[in-house]
Amino acid sequence: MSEIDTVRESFVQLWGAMGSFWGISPTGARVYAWLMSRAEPADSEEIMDGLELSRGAVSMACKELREWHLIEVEKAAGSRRSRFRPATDLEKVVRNIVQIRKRREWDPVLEHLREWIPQLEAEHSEEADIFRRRLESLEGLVKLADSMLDMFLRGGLIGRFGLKMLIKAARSEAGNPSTDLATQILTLQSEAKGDDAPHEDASFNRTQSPMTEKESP
Amino acid sequence: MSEIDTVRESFVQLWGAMGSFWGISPTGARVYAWLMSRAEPADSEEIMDGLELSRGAVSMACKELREWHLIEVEKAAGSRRSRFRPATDLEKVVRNIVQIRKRREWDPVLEHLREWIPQLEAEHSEEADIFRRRLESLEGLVKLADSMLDMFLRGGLIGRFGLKMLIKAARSEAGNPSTDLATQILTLQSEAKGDDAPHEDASFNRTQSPMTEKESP
DNA sequence: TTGAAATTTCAAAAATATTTGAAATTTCAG
DNA sequence: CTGAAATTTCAAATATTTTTGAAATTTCAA
Repeated sequence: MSEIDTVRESFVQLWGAMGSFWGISPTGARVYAWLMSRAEPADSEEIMDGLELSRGAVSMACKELREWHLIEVEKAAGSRRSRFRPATDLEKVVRNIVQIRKRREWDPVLEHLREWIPQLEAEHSEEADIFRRRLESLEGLVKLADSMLDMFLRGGLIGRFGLKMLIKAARSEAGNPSTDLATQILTLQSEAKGDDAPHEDASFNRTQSPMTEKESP
Repeated sequence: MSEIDTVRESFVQLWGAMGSFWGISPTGARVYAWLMSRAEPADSEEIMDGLELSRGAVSMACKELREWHLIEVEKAAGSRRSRFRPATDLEKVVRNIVQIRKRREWDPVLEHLREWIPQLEAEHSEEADIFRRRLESLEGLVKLADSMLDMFLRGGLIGRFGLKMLIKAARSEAGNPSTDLATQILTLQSEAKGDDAPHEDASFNRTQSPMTEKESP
C-alpha cells in the first residue's frame, strides 16, 4: 500500500472522529476528508467503493456536505453523473460553519436568556435572585463569545493576513507551541509589506480540470 | 407552577441540548443547569427527584462534572452525604473546558498533520502533492485556531475586563447585535478607569451558606 | 472497630443515531 | 417524448450511546 493510501486512510479516520466537533455527521466528515485526499472530484460510485458505504449513505452525506457548502456538485459534459468537488478554501469553509452554527445554536440561547431574566426579576425570592444573577453572568459570557465570533466572521485575522501567510506561520516554529500569535502576527506583518496579494476568492480551487468545453452563451 | 420552576425547566432543557457542544453528556449538562438554578448545593437524592434520574445516572453525571471542574463536592458537618456545588465562575469554567478539549482533540490533529505531510512529500505523484498542499492549508488553519485559543486561555479579553463589565456590556444595547466588540471594549475601557477591581478568584462562589461552623484550627 | 448509609460500578436494557437497500422519483441523452 | 441511468427517500435494520438498577465497594458516625 502506497504512502498516499495510508495517509488517506488515517486522515479519513481522524476527520470522521472530529466530525461531531463541527456538527457534521461522521460519514459526512469521512466523505469530505476522502474527497480532499483526491486530486479530482469523485462521483458517488467512487465514494461508495473508496469508503465502503451504501449508495444511500453517500447520497445523504453529500446532501449534508452540500448544505454546509463543503462540496460543490458538477457534471462532466455529456454525462448525467454528478461529481463532487470539495471546497478547498478552508478559511471560507470554517467561517461558513461557524456562522451557521452560531445562528442555529447560540443566538437562541441569547434569546432565551433575555426572556428568562425578566421572568426571574418578577419573582422576589432569594432563590430567583441568585439564579437570575447566574443567568446574567452567562449572558455576559455568551455575548462575549458572540462578539468574538462576529469579529472572526467579519474577516478578522484570517482576512487580514491571508491563508498563505498562515501556512507560512504554521511552518515556522513547528516545535514550539508556546510562541504566541501576537509575536507571529508581528513577524508576518513586517515580512508582508504588500507581497502575496490577499489571496483571491476561490472557494472551489479547480485543480486542473478544464470544465465543460461547450459553454452555452 | 411558579416562574422559577418554569425557567428552571426550560434552562435545564436548553442546557442539556447544548451539552454536546461542550462535549458534556446531556445528563451531565442537565444536572449542572439544575444545580445552577438552585441557591444551595444539592445532594444526589435531591438531584434524582429534581430531574427524575436514577441513582446511578446521578453518580455518573456528577463524576463527569467533577472531572471538568464544573462542580465541587462538599459534605455538611457531621453528615456522610455529599452535596454538589456548581462552579459559578463561568469564565473559569469555560476556560477549563476549552483547555482540556484543545489538548485532547486538537493537539493530536496537529501531531498527525506534521507526520503526514512529510510522508506525502516522499511520494512524488501529482495526487500526493495536491493532497499535501491541502493538508498544509489545514495545518495553517489549525495552528491559527490553536493560537487564538491560547490567547483566550492566557486570559485575553475576559481577564482584562472582568466578568462584571461583560455583564454590563451584555445589558447595554440588548437589541442591537451588530454593535461590535471593539466599540464595546472601548466604551467599557473609558468607563472603567480602575473601578470594579478585576474580580477576585472565586470559582465556587459560596452564595451565603456559612459552611461548617466548627472549623478545626 | 462495626455496620448502616452513601456511593460507585457495570452488565443489561432502553433510547438515539446512523446506515442500509430497495422502491419511488428525477433527470436528461438519444 | 421515452426510458434507462442516476439520485433521493425513508422504513427497517444496525450500531452506538446513554441510562438503569441491583450488587459490590467505600465511608464514617457511633
